[in-house]
Order: sequence, then C-alpha cells, then structure tokens
Amino acid sequence: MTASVPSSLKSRKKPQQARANATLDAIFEATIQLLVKDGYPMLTTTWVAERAGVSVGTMYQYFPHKQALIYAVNERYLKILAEKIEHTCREAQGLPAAAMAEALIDTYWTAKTERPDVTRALYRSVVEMDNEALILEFAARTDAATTAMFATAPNKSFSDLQSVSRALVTVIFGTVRNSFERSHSEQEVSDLRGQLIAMCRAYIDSCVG
Amino acid sequence: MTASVPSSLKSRKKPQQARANATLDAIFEATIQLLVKDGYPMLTTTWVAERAGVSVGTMYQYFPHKQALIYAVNERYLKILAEKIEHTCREAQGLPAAAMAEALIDTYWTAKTERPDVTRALYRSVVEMDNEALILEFAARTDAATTAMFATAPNKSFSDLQSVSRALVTVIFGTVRNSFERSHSEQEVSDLRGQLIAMCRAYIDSCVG
Amino acid sequence: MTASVPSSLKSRKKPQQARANATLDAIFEATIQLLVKDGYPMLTTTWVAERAGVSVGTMYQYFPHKQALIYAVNERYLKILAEKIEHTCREAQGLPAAAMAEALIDTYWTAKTERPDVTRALYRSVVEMDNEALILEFAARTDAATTAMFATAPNKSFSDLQSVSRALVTVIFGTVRNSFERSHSEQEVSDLRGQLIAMCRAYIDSCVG
Amino acid sequence: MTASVPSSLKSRKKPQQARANATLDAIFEATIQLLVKDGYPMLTTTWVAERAGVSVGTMYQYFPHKQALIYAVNERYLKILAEKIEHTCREAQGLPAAAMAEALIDTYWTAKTERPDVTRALYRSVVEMDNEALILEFAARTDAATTAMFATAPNKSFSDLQSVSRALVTVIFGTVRNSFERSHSEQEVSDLRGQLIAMCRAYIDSCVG
DNA sequence: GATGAATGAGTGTTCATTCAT
DNA sequence: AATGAATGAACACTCATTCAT
Repeated sequence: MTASVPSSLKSRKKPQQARANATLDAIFEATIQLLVKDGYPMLTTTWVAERAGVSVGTMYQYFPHKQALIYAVNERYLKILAEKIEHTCREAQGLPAAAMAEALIDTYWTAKTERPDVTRALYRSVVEMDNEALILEFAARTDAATTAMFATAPNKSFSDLQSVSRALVTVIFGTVRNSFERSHSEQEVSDLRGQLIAMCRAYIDSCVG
Repeated sequence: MTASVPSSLKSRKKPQQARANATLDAIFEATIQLLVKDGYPMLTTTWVAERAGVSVGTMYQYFPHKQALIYAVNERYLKILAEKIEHTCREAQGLPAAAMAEALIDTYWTAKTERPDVTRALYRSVVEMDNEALILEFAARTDAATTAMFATAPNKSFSDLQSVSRALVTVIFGTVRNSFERSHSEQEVSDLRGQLIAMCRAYIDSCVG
Repeated sequence: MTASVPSSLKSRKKPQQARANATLDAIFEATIQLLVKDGYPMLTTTWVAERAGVSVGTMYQYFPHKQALIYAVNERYLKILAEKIEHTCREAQGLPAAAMAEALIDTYWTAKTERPDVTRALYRSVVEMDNEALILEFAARTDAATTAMFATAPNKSFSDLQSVSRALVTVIFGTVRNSFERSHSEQEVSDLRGQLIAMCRAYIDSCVG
Repeated sequence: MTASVPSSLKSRKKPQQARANATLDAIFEATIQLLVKDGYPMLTTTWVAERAGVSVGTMYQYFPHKQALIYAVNERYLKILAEKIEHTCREAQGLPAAAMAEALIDTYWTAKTERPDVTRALYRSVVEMDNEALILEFAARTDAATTAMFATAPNKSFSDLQSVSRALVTVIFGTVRNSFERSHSEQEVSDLRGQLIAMCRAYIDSCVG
C-alpha cells in the first residue's frame, strides 16, 4: 500500500545546518505565498527564489526541478497534518467511539479551514506532479492512527475495525474536500459539520458487534 | 451561492448545425483522449486540433482559449453526470429513504468508476481554470434533485430536509473522490461502498423527526 | 562507409515554396554571418532568428534545435563544395594525371580560400554536433569523383587506382586545412601550393603501373 | 609569424612545489578523461574539479578561466608532441632524406593514433579558445626541427630547404588529421600511410638541386 | 590556502494565439 | 469559413565564477 517516493521528486539535499533550514523555510513560505496569490500556473521558479531571498541557483541546489519543490511543499503540509491527526488520535484513546469521530472531524476540519486559501492552493498545485506516493503515505499514517484509536473504544467492539475506521477517515476527509469545493457558506459549513458528526455517531452506533 | 458562469470561459458560438456539433464532439473527444493519455500539462491546443481533425484556427472559432476548451469539456461531463443523478432521483421517488441514498451512491459511484482514467484526468484538468461556477451549478442541480427525492420518502419526515439531503450529497461525492485519490483496491472500494451505504442508512434512521 | 544521417539532426521540413526557400536562405546566411562575426559559442538562436528576419518560433519550425541548424549549414556548405569538385573532376577527364591533380588542388584551395572567414568559422562550428555522417558522405562523393577522373588518365595506368586517388584526396584536403590552421602568409601559401602540386606530380609519376 | 601567447590564457601560477604539480596533473588528467567521455560541451568546471579531487576554488587558483584550462591541456599535449618530433628529428640526422620523412610520418602518426579518443577530444576542445598561438608555436618548433634534420641529408641538397621541409610537415600533419576525420578503417589507414610515404619519397627525389 | 555554497546572467525551447491567404 | 504558418513572450534550468568562512 505504501508506494515509495518517486526518487526524481526528492529534494537534493537534506538540510544539515540551521542556515540551510532557514533557507528551506523561506523557500517553502515563498512558494505557498505565491501559490495562494497567483496559483500554480503563475508560479515561476525565479519568482519563488526572489521572494525567498535566494538565487535561483541556490534553489536548484535544494530542488532539482520545479516539481520537486511543489512536491516538497505538499509533503511538508501533509506531514504536519498527519502529525496533528496522530496527536488527536492519541489524546482520544479510551473515549467513547462517537467522541473519537467527533475529535477527528474537529481536528481535520479545523486544520483545513485555518488557512483555507492555502488549502485550496495546495489542492490545485498538484498537477504535473505524481503525488500518489504522498497521498498513500498520508493515508497509511492516518489509517494506522485512527485504527489504533478506535481499537481502544470502551463500550464498542467493531466487527471489522479496519473497515470501519477506513470508512470514517475516507468519509470525513472526502466530505471536507467536497465542502471546500462547493464553497459552502459559514452557516452551511457548520450545519454540514453537525450532520457529519451525527452521521458518524449513527454509523458507529449501528456497528456494535 | 450560485455563481454566474464567467463569460470569458464560454464557448464562442452555440452550434446550430449538425456539422458544427460533430466538430465539437470531435474536439471534446480529442481533448479527453489526450488528457487521459498524457495529462493536462502535455495537452497542447495544436495537438487537440490535429487529433480532432480540424485546424487550430477552427478550434479557436469554437473556443476563445485553451481554458474555455477545458471548461467546456468539464461542463459537458458534469452536465451528463447531473442528468444521470436527476434521472436516478426521479426514479427513486417514493422509495424508502435508505433505498434512495443507496440509489444515489450507486449512480454516482458507477458513473465515476466507469471510466476511472477519464475521471482522474478531468479532476486534474482543473488547474488554470476557474471551475467554481461549474461546481456550484452542479451542486445546485444535485441538491435540488435529491431534496425533491427525499421529500417523497414515505416513512420518514426529516426535521431539516435541506440540511440532510445536502449532507448526504456532500458526503457521498466527497467520499468517492477521496477513495479515488487513495487509489483503493477493488476490494477496498466495494467494502467502502458498503460501509458508506450503512452509514447513510444509519444516519437516515437517526434523522426521523 | 556511408553513414546514414542522424535523424535527430535533420531539418523538420523540406521547403516546398519559394517563400520557405527564401526564409531558409536567410536563416543560413544569418547563421554564417554570426558564426563568422562572433563564433559558435556566441551564437544564440534568438539572434540568428532576429538577424534572419524571422521569429524564433519560425526557425524552430525548420530546425528542431540549434544543432540541426548548424548541421544544415555545414551540410549545405559541403554539398556545394562537393559539387564544385565533381564539376572539376568531370571537366578534367582525359587530361594527363598530373593536370588532374593540379585541377583538384586548384578547385579545393580556391573554394576554401574564397571566404577564409567562413571556412574557419565552419571548421569551428562543429562541436556539439555529430558531423561524422556529413564528412563521410562528402568523402564518398569526392572519392567517387576523383577515382572516376583518374581512371580516364591517358598515359598512366595506376596499379591501385582506389588507393592512389584516396591518398591524393586525403593529402590535398588535409594540407589545405593544416595550412589554414597555421595561418600561413600569402607568400607561404602560394609556395606551399606549388610544392603540393610538385609532390602530387612526383607521386603520380612514381605510380605508373 | 610567431604569435605571443595570449596572457589571458596562461595559467595563474607556475607550480613550484611537488604538491602543486601533482594537483595540476590531476586536473589535466580529469579534464582529458571528461573530454574523452562526454565531449567538450558536457565539460563543467565543477566536474573537472571533483574528478581531480580538488575544490573548484582551488582549480580557479590555477586557471583563471575554463578557457585557460583547456588551453593548458592543449599546450601540454602539443609540447609533448613537439618534443617527440624533435627527438625523432635529432635521431634521424644523417639518414637519407626519404628515411627522414618516413621517420617523421611514423612518429607523428603513432603519436596521434596511440590514443585516438584523446586526439579527437582535443581536436574538438578547441572552440571557445584562441589556439592560434599554440599552433604557431608548435609549427615553429616542428619547422625548425625538420629543417635542421633535412639539412643533414647526405645525398641530397634541396634548392629550397625551408619550403620543402615546411611542405612536408604541413602535408604530413594535414593528412593525418584528415584521415582521422574520415574515420578510415585500419586497412585504409595503413594503406594511406604507405601512399603518404611513397608520395614524400617521390617528392624528395624530385627535389634534388 | 582551500573550500564549495551561492550567485544570476544567459539561452534553448515551447506553445497559446493570431491573421494573411 | 477554414487553414496552419508565423509569432514572440515567457520560463525552466545550467554553469562559470566569486567570496565568506
């Protein structure tokens, strides 16, 4: 299930000094800013470099090509997101299953909504890039975390833990994305969020083994 | 909520003769083929025209931009999809609410899965294009159709029909898309589909007013 | 012996209209001018195009890349040179062998010296380009022409016509090139030319079968 | 006629320690290897330095330009070649003139053929570099050596020693180069070499004053 | 002295779009 | 109307050279 990261998309060097790290951060930040401001099609390597305060040459020291840059930005974003989810899953261990689902929804939705422009920009940045490996790794991490969490639910024992937790994750993530695309109003969003929680609770209740 | 179609993205002329229609079809077909074969980044207007058997000049008669072309292809795709959903909704009127949801899931999932390569290609064709209007119109049509359908459910009366039907639609569409992105195996897909149906049923049961 | 022309170096289209031919001529002329003026390393496609009065895009219609352009220029140059040599060889048929050699020397040296800057520029333009096929074809043509010529020499019959004529050609062409590289003075050149003629005559005389 | 060496092309420092000499050797060796392996267009200073086991910075201590590096490599190559020729000329003093010519041909051809890939690579390395001075110095040395040699020929006295010896040198060197370019087969090469010797002998015989 | 990370000017090439025929 | 040759702005990427450490 876990596809190996396409080597052509990896960064050229792992930053080992503080300076390099700062440079990388600047590049990431610049990339995201430009992505948000003008969208992927307008993103030029020269502009990213300039905005990041480095030369193009330096940027190419870190990223062998534009795709690798976009890849890295998405990678970092998903890594942080995965960590948040793992954190939530750890915290929620032992809670009632419905509360778990609610915590998951809350974390994911909040993370995505915090910087909606960034979320949207990254969703759209993905052309020209083979992001399958990224998605799969993210999926694997969240599946593992949620499965582990639901396994500790006190009052429920699921007939098929794997299936249920994967379904919940897929439904939640998918719903959030679709809601984004539909440009729901705040009112609609909060309503939808309530319905999604209700749906997950009803589903969990119906799953008792 | 309903955004008007950006006029810059509309086709230049409404086809009024059979010939023009055939040309349009050829262009659409060529576009989709190339999108599937090489992806959006490799799609050049010259190639589309050649593949469609017309000159670039002629193609620009129909579509003022590359974007307009992509827009039109997506528009047509969503139009057909919306019609399928409306058809299903009409057919399912009067059935039990759970059966309605199942019919909806079935129709949508089948439509998306029939030509997964096309689905994926179109998902990815959307950069450079402001597809919000498209999405909104599609959402409006499906919301209307599903709301109308659920209104005829015999044994249930929903406290908030709008909310519920919108939630169902968002969840279903989102789940399908997310499943696509995660590249689920056939086994996982059919399992997930079952869980989704169960989830919708549980949700609907819990909604009785 | 005749290597096929590397397909990657061929021009994209054979000119079929007068206009296209004029364009090609302009491009060739511009290329040679720039080659002479600044040398290969300074030759930019943009500049060639501008000087030729066409757009870069148009130039790329005719030549898939810079190398193909240089290749074509050399090809044309060698073609004309080969034709001159073939002409001389035809004219000289039936003359005494020594006169044949002298005619050959005369033609080749004159052709190379007429525009010494062009000669030098083309000699130097050859990096980055696999010109082996070009050289081999040129060699094959001149070998054939000279062999045919020497076969008609009245008072001599060569034990090994092939060998002798190839040797003469190689020696003559090589000498001219070397003389070029050494930047001989006019005086030295004309002296050398005389010596070369004497050498060929002596050689031919010594070859009688 | 003897052009002074362009100062911009000279190496920065004359190596005075063994260490520096070893470094220089490594750089030369690396340059030639890369030239042979990938050709001049692919030769980057960074690569040469890496291959030579020094930093780019250090390399720029020795050679102010890429051009200076190439210049130095060619200079060294021609220096060794000149020494070989001078050696041969010294050895051959007092022999019959024909034997002298043959010795010259033998030395030059062997030297060029020993490492044909290197020969070819250096021939092609010359773009971007003003190698006239190099060639002229080489020519001056070989002219001097051969003239001195032919002056000692016992049974011949040449009407114009200068002319004859320069002609012989030019013809021989040129022939070898042209043979190289035509990619003659081994058979053809050895045949051509025989013809060249015959030609020189006939010429010399015809030159007796 | 040595290093090699950083620089950024410079170039080949593409491709959406136009417009003369 | 239809064609497709011509356009040229735009961009990713390289690599000789420098200079702070």
